[in-house]
Amino acid sequence: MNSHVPRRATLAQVAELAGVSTMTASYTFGRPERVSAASREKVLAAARTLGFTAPDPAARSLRRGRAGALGVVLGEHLTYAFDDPQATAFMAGVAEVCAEQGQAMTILPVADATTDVARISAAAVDGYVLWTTEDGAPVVDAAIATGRPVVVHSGPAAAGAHVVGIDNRAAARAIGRLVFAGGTVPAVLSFPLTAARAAAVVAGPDPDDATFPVTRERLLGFRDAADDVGTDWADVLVAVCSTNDAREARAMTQELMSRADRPDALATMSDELASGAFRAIEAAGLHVPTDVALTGWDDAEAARAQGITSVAQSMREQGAACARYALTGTRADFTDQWHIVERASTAR
Amino acid sequence: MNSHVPRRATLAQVAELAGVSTMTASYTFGRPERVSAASREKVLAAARTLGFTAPDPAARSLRRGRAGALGVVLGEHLTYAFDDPQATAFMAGVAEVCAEQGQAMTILPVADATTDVARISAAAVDGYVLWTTEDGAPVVDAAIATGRPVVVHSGPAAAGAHVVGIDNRAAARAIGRLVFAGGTVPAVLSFPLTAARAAAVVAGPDPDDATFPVTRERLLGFRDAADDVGTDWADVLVAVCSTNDAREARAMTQELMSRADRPDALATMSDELASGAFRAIEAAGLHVPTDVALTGWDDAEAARAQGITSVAQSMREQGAACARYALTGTRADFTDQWHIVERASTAR
DNA sequence: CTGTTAGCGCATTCAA
DNA sequence: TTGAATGCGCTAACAG
Repeated sequence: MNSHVPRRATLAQVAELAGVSTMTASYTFGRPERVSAASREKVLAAARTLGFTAPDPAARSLRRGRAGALGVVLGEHLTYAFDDPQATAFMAGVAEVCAEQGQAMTILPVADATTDVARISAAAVDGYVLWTTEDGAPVVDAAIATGRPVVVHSGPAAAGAHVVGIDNRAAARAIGRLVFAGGTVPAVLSFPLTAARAAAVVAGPDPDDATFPVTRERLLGFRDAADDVGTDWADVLVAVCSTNDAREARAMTQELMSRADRPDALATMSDELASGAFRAIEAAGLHVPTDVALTGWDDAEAARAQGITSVAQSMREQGAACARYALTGTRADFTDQWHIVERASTAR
Repeated sequence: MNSHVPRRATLAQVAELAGVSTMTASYTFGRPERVSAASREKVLAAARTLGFTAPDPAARSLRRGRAGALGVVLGEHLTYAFDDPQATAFMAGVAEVCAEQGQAMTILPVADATTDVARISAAAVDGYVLWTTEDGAPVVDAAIATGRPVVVHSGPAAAGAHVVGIDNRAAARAIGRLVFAGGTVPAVLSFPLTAARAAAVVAGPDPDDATFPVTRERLLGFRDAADDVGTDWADVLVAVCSTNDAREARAMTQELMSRADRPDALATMSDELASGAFRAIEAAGLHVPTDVALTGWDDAEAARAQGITSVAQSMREQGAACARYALTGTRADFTDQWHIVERASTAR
């Protein structure tokens, strides 16, 4: 059976046509400085006539024992990964370091729980960077089990994996204090607690019910902040959104604003959520910050444009750090790499 | 020299421990249904004790002749790729199909022109999808030269590559007509013409000076539209932005609005650009659409929020179609897959 | 600077 | 259902 795809030429064929040994041909592509100009020309000419562009990557990987690629595991459905500006900033940082190190970047989308583990294990990569994972996600263990370096962004902590991220609890406590001081009825607009992504408004939820480490840590920090300002966490309304989406945030905030016990200080977990909240507050005929104090998170363009106080951190740098660690073992500590940018939304 | 990284177990070692042949172990992972339950159990138990998670991907690729991955070439610096919502929507579509087909998605960032071609050629992928490429970009030829399937999004056309995208010229003509009819002094806010990304305001540039196919086609369409409304293209101001960025668009538009021959009908190449233009127009004390008619492109959230007329197309679907073509050969025609969404920004 | 040898780990082919 | 033999294409290690 003749395949219509022409079989690619091999290095051995190129060498034969060039009248040199296979190794000379190999060196021509892999370590050109070790080959005389004359041989190199002969080899390249032969390669050109045979349509040989580069040594077969699979054979090269097998022989060298390295894949030449870093795997990025998007721990959840793609919609949430590519739609989220923070996630894309993170990936841009990873990509930057990969390019700089001459490595490819392999996206390993998590799709079907029954096959994800196998796909992670079988990936042709030299290390893994994991984004947005739930506690106990099987993909984390699958990555660790391969024996290759694993970096997890913002938890969960796991033996055998390096964690990169800021101290979300401390940052949440700091910004929570700031916003809660601007009112008397604090509330929180939250990311989903679990991968089930249930949306709801609840009073004083147990932060430990959140299986997303980022959500949990920030809830813990907001609870700390409530304590700091003398409010009982049990009285604090937490509106949980199913996604990091301004529209949903707007709807949830609308609900909060129409309650008898209307909050007047709203801490949110992202600038997208804050942006939606801002619009809902104005739409309700209320004003930020006089009627409702408001904060976001990430110091994104939306926060700047709308004058929303936010937590600044660089996802791009964190992505780069994750990649650098996985590829070269270089450590970087981001624990304290955040600060609060105060804007009009929390002005007294 | 002992590496601290433990050598991974091989299939042969697993087989030996399980007391079966290597092939039985191989089948257990590759085609489990062909192995008796008893053997399978023995093999899996042995694998577990040896920490063997999956057959070596490089060896498997070499033997099978397939990499199991699709390459996505981001034709330009990463900043522009991951910062652009359209690009990320496109990648989400590619990723979706890769996940569905059980393939990995390898991002091949273009970084250093001297090594890009080699990286493209040497990538362990079964096909290529190219995004945002300039005419004559060497990476296109490099991808084609590998003999693997190549799909280019929105041009440039090249022998051996399949092109996916809408008819940008026709769409530009249609929306250009609409916006230009809303005034008497038309102007255009454009993407960069070439990879040099020079920013400038020029009157009636030759569309063929643009080496980015998307830019060129849209300029051609806007020129058609100018003809349609009886305006000499040579009199049409084109403000060229260096990136697809609202801030830069705002500054460029501010410049346009302060001219004696102030435009009153502005066609832009994206909703980001339109969004920046909108703010500049309002900041100049003018009003959309009464003082200046305005259009965007892509029907993104920004256009919806600000009521900007736009060209709707699905980048996600186009990304999915590109991946599907490269992976399975399935064709899809997007030529006419666009429509105009009219909003207040072009209301008479 | 160039060549020889050897084998990376696996799955196809064929036989039992 | 299982197994033996073979070689995918390449490059490390070592001569010469």
